[in-house]
Amino acid sequence: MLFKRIEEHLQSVVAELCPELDHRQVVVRKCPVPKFGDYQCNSILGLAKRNGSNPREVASKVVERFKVDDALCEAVDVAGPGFINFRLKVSALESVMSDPELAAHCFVKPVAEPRTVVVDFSSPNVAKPMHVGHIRSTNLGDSLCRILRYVGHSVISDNHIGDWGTQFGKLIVGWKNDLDPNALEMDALGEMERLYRMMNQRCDDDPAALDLARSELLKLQQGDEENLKIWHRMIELSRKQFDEIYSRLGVTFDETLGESHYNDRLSDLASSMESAGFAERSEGALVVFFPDDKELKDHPAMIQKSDGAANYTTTDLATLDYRRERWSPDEILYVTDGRQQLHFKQLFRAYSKWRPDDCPNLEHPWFGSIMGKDGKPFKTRSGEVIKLAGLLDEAEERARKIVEEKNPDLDEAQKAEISRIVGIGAIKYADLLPNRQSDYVFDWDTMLALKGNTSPYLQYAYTRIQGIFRKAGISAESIDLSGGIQLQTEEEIALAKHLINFPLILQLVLDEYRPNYLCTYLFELAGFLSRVYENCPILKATPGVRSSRLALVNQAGIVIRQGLDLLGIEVTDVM
RNA sequence: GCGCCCGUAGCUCAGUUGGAUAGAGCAUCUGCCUUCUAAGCAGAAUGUCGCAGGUUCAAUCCCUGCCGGGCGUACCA
Repeated sequence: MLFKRIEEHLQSVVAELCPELDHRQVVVRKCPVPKFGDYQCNSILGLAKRNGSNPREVASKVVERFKVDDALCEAVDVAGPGFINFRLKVSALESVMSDPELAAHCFVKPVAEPRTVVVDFSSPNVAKPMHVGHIRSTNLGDSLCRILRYVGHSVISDNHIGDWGTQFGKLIVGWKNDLDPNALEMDALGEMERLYRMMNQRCDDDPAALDLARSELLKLQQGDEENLKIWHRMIELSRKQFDEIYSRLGVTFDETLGESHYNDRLSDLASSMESAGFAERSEGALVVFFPDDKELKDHPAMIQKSDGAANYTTTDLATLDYRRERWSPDEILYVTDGRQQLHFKQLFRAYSKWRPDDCPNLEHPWFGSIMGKDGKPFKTRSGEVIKLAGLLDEAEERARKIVEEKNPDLDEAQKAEISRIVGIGAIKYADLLPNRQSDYVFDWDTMLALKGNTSPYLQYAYTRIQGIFRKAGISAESIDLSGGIQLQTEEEIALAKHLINFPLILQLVLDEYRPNYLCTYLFELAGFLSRVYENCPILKATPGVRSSRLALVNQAGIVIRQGLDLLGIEVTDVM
């Protein structure tokens, strides 16, 4: 990557000329305004300042030396109080663009130090349909897995299913007395949800019903055969429906283990933490205090309830320890709602007390809520949660209408396939585009719009490229770089410069676990591509120019396809 | 009460160790299809970055206070 080579060269010059400055802090970044250059460095400003020297003088000295053996930059100059601006040589750009190996991997080189990363996301609950609340975790987690893998890390995607807890007492009573086998056949999760609601209501009204539910729960926990059988059946049916959703979303997991998988670790865990001396009895419960932490000093982590039962934190600690034993990960990511921030802070702190010597890096990339147009949490008109399956259906139906309108001549199978790709892509892109920490408003019209920063726009940009190949009667795969890419116009140069920045953006995404940077990058890419498309004829160009431009737009197509793939979004050749 | 997050164009939002004239999309207005899919492109217009101080050569970004909103806050997950 050119920017990395510039940065390394610059660092070596600083190390040589100004040993008093820490050259590792010298970083090169993309220029915010193209008119100043392609890349810039403003680290000299702060470093020199802190050191008591004149930033402009230091920068000038560094630039003089930098230029001596630099092959990459057209111009390097000092601007303002000590910015250093770099403008790439077109020849350097062409040589990167024409390198088949670099191009094939979108200019991304595998990371020097691969990490093992466990990503915990999605986490639906048994006997409850997946709903809108699961899409952000699923999309964000899946995208992070894809990006981590693409840059060379070893990733374990792990779906931690909610398959244990007090709700199963009520569910088992409902299952035994009021199960509708036909409904179970048609829509298992819907039927289980109905049973749960019915029992919930009944238990609110009738203490005897609640007692019954409790006793069935106790039987389940003690290993009662019939209850276990029902419970297993509920899990099986639930997972079948989860798998249908994941298949539609194109999301896969390396491991799917329910909370119950960790049951036999829970009691040892509590006693181990208690005997180690940092968990103590308080109001009957076993808790870990964090007196030295401003945020947690009034919020101890509870690892055992006063009745001796485990809670969320207990299972999460057990799960964490299991993951450490099984995979020895360098890092574990928990992709959940922002409302669980306190819980994860407690969990992370408690675990690092328990396993101080081999605690992985624990991160909580949290996200905000999805709102309705009224600014309140996204619900149906009657106030019900919106089920994910229905949401995906509606996306495909809406996309279908647009396809019918724009391209009525396609055959039935094509229309169905395009509607699926466009509809699902629209939901995912709209979900990943905002900063993950923001709440966002769910709006069909915005996400499926044919213009603006949407996935249909990006998918369309891709089909335009494929259209050129169709018209030329050649396949994109047959394009090779043996003739090299020559960049003649401003538009082509701008596109190429943007393309080689792809790895830089992936790094940015991984630094903060924020795929929205990738969305913005792809939208900009589509803009640069459109400008080439408008201003640089390809098929009508002379043979040399034509093959160079074909290779250029093909590369743009590859990066769009790869970039969307990293967001979990598919492309199609025709729209 | 305490803690976390947010307040940026009419609307929805972005904004990379603090950095150059704060950016997109939508909506509005003006052009461009006998020319590789106009699901496109070019251009115009739009701001006390919640308010008030402070630190700095430089603050939307860091610190303090205030106003407004969301969320969390020991036996739910």
